Amino acid sequence: MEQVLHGRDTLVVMPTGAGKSAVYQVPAVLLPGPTVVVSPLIALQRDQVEGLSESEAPDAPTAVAVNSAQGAGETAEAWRAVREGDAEYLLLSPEQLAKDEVVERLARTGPSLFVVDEAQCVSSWGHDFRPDYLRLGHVARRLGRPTVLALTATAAPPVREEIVERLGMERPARIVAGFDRPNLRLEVRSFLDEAEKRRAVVERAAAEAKPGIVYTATRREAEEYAEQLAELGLSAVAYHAGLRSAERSRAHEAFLDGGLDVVVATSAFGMGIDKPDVRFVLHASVPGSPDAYYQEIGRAGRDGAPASAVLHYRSEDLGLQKFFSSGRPDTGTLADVAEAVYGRGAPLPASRVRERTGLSASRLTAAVNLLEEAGAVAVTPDGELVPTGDADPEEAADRAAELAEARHRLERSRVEMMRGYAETTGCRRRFLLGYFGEEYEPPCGNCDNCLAAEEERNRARDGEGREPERYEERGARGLPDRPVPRVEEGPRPGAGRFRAGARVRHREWGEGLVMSEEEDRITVLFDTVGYRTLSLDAVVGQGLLALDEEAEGPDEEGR
DNA sequence: GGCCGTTTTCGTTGGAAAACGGCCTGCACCAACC
Repeated sequence: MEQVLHGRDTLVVMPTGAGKSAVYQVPAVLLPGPTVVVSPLIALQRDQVEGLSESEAPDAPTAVAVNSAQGAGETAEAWRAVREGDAEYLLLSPEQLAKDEVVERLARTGPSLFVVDEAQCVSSWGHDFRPDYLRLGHVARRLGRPTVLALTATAAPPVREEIVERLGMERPARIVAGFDRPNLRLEVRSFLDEAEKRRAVVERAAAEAKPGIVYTATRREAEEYAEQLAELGLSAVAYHAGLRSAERSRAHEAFLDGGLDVVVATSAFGMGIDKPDVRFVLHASVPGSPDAYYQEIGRAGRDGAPASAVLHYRSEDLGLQKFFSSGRPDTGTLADVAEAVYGRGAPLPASRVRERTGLSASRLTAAVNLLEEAGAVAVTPDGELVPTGDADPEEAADRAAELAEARHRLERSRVEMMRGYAETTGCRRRFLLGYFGEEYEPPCGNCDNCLAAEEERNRARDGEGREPERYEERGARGLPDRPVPRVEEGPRPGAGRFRAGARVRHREWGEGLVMSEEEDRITVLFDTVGYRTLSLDAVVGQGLLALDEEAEGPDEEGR
């Protein structure tokens, strides 16, 4: 709040329920001019408008929204309220802000604060799904550069960097709260056979304390699991983007009101769900990144009471996530757009480029974003496209395609990090926290691997008289159902040399940032190839990495 | 990237094996229609 009040751009990473909204609400009242809040879902906008208007204080500021779901009369009234100072907050989607007339209207009201809620969407959706997210930095400039405040609950270091860069934040303050959720019990169960995995998911969902969420990779699976659970007598429904919106809100509300045991959902479910007593989050299939995984399991146990996060893992399931991460504009599309812009030589409205290339609005925006990043195309304040410099359109398209490729490599490496999480024999909490740039000293005492190790030690101490427990029985109790290899020996050579946060250099992969260090391996985020996990023995034995002593990360205020 | 169902291929003129094609998340917005 202090930073924002002083007019400093600020990035806030804090768990849901920690009071993120207050970070803009208090300064909003104290600063002159309205506050723009960019919110990804219309449903969220509704909740926020309601929440902001519920205040008991007599002169508490009110909130309005502008979106496609409300009528023309309501929208006109919202604009009037903002213009005449009756409303302090205006909530809208990035798509609204892609419209010239909306930005112009808003600029005339002289906003003092530009808030991007759920800011991780910039990185997770901006590149392909909702490209207007990448244009928010331009919007802020056109609004006269109000103070920019980005809010998110989950963002790994590269995501934070991307938010700062894409929103055009200047010398931002970074407030990063701790990521650890000690009451979440982390567990992974591995399977070779799909049918066996399905059985295990259903049994586990039935056995766990309710309510809970089961995440699936596809809509069809969501339907099938929901049906199976309902057959067992549980009140379970499916939730995915293929359902009618009335059905979705019914499921959503029933879950919040405590009327459902289980929601079986695709990744569509969850944003804006702030239910304290969710007791489990099961994954029937591996998600596409630790970012997505941590966000999804973070919906369990918000009341602080014990809750479980169980990943049902088959390495084959990673294939589907690789497919999901494979979409990107091809060189041909990029070349078409570049040629359309270069051929004209003068500013060209985006609508004309659409006519010439036959692309949809969002695909064109995605291509323009890449060409702009490649330094080949610029967008004028009026939203027209102009060539920059005198590059060859084909060259420009190649450069843009290379950027898309780099992005794709990063996404791929995130999928591989999920493999790393599922297959690690070390502390899972340390793995996840390391991914988010937080050091953690195991054992955590609340993940399957740490618990198994502890049990092993207890058995050794208690003497040899007892019959060793069979691994199947351990599986039934939620412990790893296969032996956990463990090497008890002194610290490895090189241990402690590559601390999280250190800059390193690899012969082939170039510069990178050490994200985490485990007993026998380190994970590095390379600038060009994304995440890589390296064996510490190989790193030391073959001198794979050089420490870059001078480089330092951005200063962050942690807590 | 992998799965699944269907078609093609080879030539042991039945049926196995290979090849092929379709499938697979996420939202806002807007125009057209009832």
